[in-house]
Amino acid sequence: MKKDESTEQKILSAAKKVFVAKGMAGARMQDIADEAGINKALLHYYFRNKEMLFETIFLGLAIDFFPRLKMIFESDDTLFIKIENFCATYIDNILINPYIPIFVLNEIHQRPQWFAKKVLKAGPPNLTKLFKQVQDEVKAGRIRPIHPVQLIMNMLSMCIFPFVAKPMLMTVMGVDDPLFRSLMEARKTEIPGFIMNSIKL
Amino acid sequence: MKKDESTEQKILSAAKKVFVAKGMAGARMQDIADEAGINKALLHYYFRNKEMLFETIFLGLAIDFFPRLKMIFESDDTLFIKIENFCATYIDNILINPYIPIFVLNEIHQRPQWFAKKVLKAGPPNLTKLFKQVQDEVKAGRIRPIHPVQLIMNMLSMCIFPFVAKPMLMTVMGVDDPLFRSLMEARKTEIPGFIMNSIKL
DNA sequence: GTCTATAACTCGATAGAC
DNA sequence: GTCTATCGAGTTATAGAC
Repeated sequence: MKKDESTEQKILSAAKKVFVAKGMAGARMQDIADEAGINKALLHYYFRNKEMLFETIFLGLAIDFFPRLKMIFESDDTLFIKIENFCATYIDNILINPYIPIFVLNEIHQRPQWFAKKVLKAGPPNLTKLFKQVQDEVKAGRIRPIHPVQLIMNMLSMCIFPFVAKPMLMTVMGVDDPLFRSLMEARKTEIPGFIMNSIKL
Repeated sequence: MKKDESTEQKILSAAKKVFVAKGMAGARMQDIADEAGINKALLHYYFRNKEMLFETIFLGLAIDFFPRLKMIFESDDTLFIKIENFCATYIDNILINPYIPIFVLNEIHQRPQWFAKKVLKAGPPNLTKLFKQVQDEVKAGRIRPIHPVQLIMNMLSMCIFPFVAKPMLMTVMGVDDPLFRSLMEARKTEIPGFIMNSIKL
């Protein structure tokens, strides 16, 4: 009675591709069926409706990352090591599929309450320890005074935003695909350097 | 034979609100009609179809900003003054309507070619001078060596990303609306300071 | 499990009265 | 200019054969 792994997997890959490209509202079940090389009826056989298929894909993308983030942020490493690890890990992972951030953030924007409920159930990374580390470094006089939320926002911004704005940056700044890739590769160390130069005393 | 300004204005306000909240694919003409207090037929009387209404709103939002950016980036101010001006002006303007960035960036993601064509026609801000200024500061030994695109990306990231990710940050970082606002107010000077601390020699 | 056919519904757009 | 009524295309979802 076990479902055909291979068909289910084809559907999941196709759905991921189509949802990430067009978003929940813009995606069509027909697009997903075509991409998977099957018909619409079979989609509904594996996933009762569009909403359930979307939730599977979205939660996979949005929450898959949590364990990695917990590993990094809840570890006993120093603040600087955590910053280095996050930037390198995040950029490396997103370079494989650069449009995930704009998809995820746009869907969260569409249904913030729904997202909050799902996230809490999944056990999101706890940033308390990281914030405390920033405060301790400030108190010890090893870095300049800065609000922990501002510092973490800066790090997240510099890592994630270039992907979110990729098409705009390419148009406005005249950046092409290979250059974008190499700029992002460089940012894996550029960003930690930029941050440390700014805050170290 | 002049159209009723007041009705057209009501439609534009309603369309802006609905499109920014739901995006082109998620917005319904019925939603916009309801929001404007009229019926669908009248929408089509003023704007032949959904696409034309969308273009009016989108280009207004995406391109209205160009003159301000040109003023800032193409002026004769120093690099630091330009950074200060951009951060303060951008954050002040977006705080009024914080979901514009996610809307605009998501629509660009949906139709990058269309956007590129429209943008070129509108005469986007020219960043050549700004990039040259960065290079000159580096050569003069007044700031650390940094690729101009990386520096400008950092600035744009730190200013824009918090708005794009507002619902996610509020959930994951436990930030509420008044705190978000005050953090963003602080960033108007926090970001230029963060950047200068990082690059000045 | 997979398909064809189609029901049920949503939504953009138009016709036509006032 | 504004409305009611409705059409017709496109979409999700289901029925039923194989």
